[in-house]
This record gives sequence, C-alpha cells and structure tokens, in this order.
Amino acid sequence: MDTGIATIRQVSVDQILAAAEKVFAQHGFEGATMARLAAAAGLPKANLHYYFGTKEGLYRAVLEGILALWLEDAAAWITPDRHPAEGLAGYVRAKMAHSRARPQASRIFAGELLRGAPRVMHYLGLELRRRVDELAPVISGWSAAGLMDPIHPVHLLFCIWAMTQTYADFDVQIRAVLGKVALDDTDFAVATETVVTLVLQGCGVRMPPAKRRRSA
Amino acid sequence: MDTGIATIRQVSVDQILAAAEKVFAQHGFEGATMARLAAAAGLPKANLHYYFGTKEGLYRAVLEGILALWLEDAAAWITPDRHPAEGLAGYVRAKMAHSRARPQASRIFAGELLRGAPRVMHYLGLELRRRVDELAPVISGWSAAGLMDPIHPVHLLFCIWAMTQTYADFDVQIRAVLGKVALDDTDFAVATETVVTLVLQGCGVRMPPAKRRRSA
DNA sequence: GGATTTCTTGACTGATCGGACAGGAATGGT
DNA sequence: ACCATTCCTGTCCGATCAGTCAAGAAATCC
Repeated sequence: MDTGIATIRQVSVDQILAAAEKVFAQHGFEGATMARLAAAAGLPKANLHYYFGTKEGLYRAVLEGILALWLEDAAAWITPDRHPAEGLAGYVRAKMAHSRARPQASRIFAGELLRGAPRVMHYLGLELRRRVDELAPVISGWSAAGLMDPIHPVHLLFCIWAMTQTYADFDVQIRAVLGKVALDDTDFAVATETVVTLVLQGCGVRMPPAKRRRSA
Repeated sequence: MDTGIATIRQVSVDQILAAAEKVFAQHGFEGATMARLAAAAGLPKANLHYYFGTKEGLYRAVLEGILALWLEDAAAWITPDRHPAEGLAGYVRAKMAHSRARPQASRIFAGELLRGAPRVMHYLGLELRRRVDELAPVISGWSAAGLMDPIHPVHLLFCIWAMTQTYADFDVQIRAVLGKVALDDTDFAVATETVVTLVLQGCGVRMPPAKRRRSA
C-alpha cells in the first residue's frame, strides 16, 4: 500500500485513464457513460467504480493529470533571463506541439471551461492565477527593458493560449476549412509560424543581439 | 399557417429559443435536460416537444439561429476596397463586441466543435469553407498590394477567431485569472486593443495614407 | 354561438443512467 | 499448503431521462 509495487493496479488505472481521456474528450462529462468508458478501457464497468469510485472521481483524476502537464511550458520558457524573442517563440512552439500531441487533453479542459468550470473552479482561482502572477512581471520586465512593446501581459497570455489551443480544441473546424482529413507536418509548421509571427511582431519584439541561430 | 400571423406560436417559440440558448450554453447538449429547458422557458415540458418535436430539433433550431448571426462580420469588414488597417481592426472589434454581447451563442458553437461537430459537420465543410474561400483572396490581395506582410490568410483567420472567441468561450478562466466577478468596459477595451495590436502589428500592416483619425 | 383548430398540461412509459453489492478468482506473503 | 488481501465481474436497483398521450382550455373561424 505504501511501498506500492501495485503493478496490476498501476496498469489498470493507466489503462482506464487513457481510455477516459479519449471518451471524455469526445463526449464530455455528461455525454460519456460509464458503460462506454468501460468498453473503451476494455474492462467491466464495475472495475472503474472499484478504482475510481464514481464517474466524477474518474473525471477529476483525468483532469488532474492534464492540469499537472498543463503548466510546465510557461514556467520553462517565460523567464527573466531569456530574451522575449526566445521566450515567447519557444513557449508558442511548445504549446503548439502540445496541441498536436495531446489534443484530447486540451479538449477536456476546454469543455470544462465552457461550462463555467464547475469542477476546477478552485484551480482557476488559485493555482492558475498564482502562475499567471509569476509570469506577468516577466513580460512586463521585458517591456520595461525595451526588448518589446508595452503590452498587457495577462491579455497577451490569453491570446497565446487561445491561438495555440484552437488547433487542438477546434481542429474539426480547421480540418473542414482546409479540406483535410488530418493536419500534416506542413500544416502544423505553417500554423506554428503564423502564431509565432503574430506574437513576436505583434508585441514588437526587437531581435536579440545575434546569438546562435538555427537554419530557417 | 402560410400567412402566419401565429402570434402565440411566435412568442412561445422565441421564448423557448432564448431560454434554450442559455441552458445549452451552460450544460451542453447532453447535460441539458428537457425539464430544465422547460423550466428556463417557464413552460411545461410537453410544450417544447409540441413546438420542436425532439430535444435535438430544439438544439438544431438554436444552432441555426446562431450560425445565421455568425457569418456577418467577416464579409462586412474584410473587403478588397478597404485598407487592411481598417478591415482587420474593424473585424476584430466587431467579433469582440459579439463575444461580449452574446457569449452563450459562441459557447454553444464551441461545444459543438469540441465534440467534433456531429450535428453541424455539413455546415463546416460547405458553408463555412465557402465563406473562407471568399475571404482568403482578399487578405492575400492586401499582402500582394504591399499593404501588409505576406501571411497565410486562413491561419490568420483561425487566430483571429481564437483570440476573439476566447473572451466568450473561456471567460470563466479570464475572470478567475483577473480576479473579477465580471469583465467591465475597461477590461474589454484593453482586451480588444491587445488583440487589434497583435493582429495589425503581427501582420505588419502599414498605416493607411492619412485618412480621418480618432483620438487615441 | 357552435364547430374546429391550435395550444396547454399532468400523468405516464420504456429505456438508460450511475452506482451498489456479493461472491468468485487471482495473487502474494509466510 | 495456508490464509489474507487484492482484484474482478454479473446482476441488480432507484433515479432520471426523452418522449408520448389523451383530454382539457383557449383561441379562431364561419
């Protein structure tokens, strides 16, 4: 229990969580039934109740896994020691990669927000806000140092989140408009560069003083 | 029936649709129950079935009303005869105003997209795509005329939609981070100017040749 | 003012939901 | 070999769901 070599438990739990991420992303909390969640996990329905108690317990477990994964990029890239050209571009690229690799996670979070976040309100008001309060001064500092235009740092974050996550949340729309069954490497590269350009130029980021550069 | 002075019908239908927009926006399609929809409309449950047949019929009616309202701004602002500084800024401002005035409509649409648009797929692939195919050349034309940087016009639209609609769809998140119960005029003004700046500067829009200007 | 259509309503139904539970199977420690 | 714990699963249950229905009330038409 403490020592926890609960291999069977670990495997089953992971199996259920992975399946639940897909099902909840596709059907939402109310639309997902325990029967479907169980079928997706390849386990009897009662097993899900055995490991997670209730449907909401399972949902929260999925969300918590996502949220833990959710707040890494910003803190890693938006730091005072970086030039904004590096920090903002790196952050946008990381989030875009994230949108491509795990779109379902993003969609579950989006669905929760759409409904007013009834199950993660505490997180929004506390944890997320605390994180933003750490990021905003960094961006303001860049502006004050003359490395970029003065811009409202929090609204800039909202805009970055919106642009990057739209490629995960609303990808049906994007695929429909582009007339593609799935977005390929090129599509994502173009999208990423568009967002990076909008952010860097939009914030009037001056170019950094000639460090190492990758080929275009 | 044809001549249609069906006043009672008209009133009831509008009443139900208005209530349904709120309920569907808050709870989603699966989460909204006919009982709750009826309660919000102040009518017995059976009345909703009398006028709309099924729950999905009501939902589609709500969505269609939204979609009709949805595609006006772009065609009005993104036109070849405008300078991009005027067209893009005007479009962004219009969409931001929209996000503030009718956030619930935006949320229903967003919820539908999140789930893969099972009920409006035809619209995405046909109507929306057709509209975008009309808008993209206008933007490309602006770039070709040297009025702004060359940028992928469709991805630019995706980004504009994302940024403007995030203030409707995810306003819980925004309110939580800003620590506000509701966004006031100032908040929305700052948000709007942030988005306008990101778009105009981000696209490298040259300033138009000295027309009338408002004070800053 | 009687007939006819439109509208309203509470009561009902079959299906499905989340969840409970008890007992059987497998596992692991000794 | 034994036992205790963990894990698995078919079956059941009360609640709630979308949708039905028949009969009453209101409005409309001739």
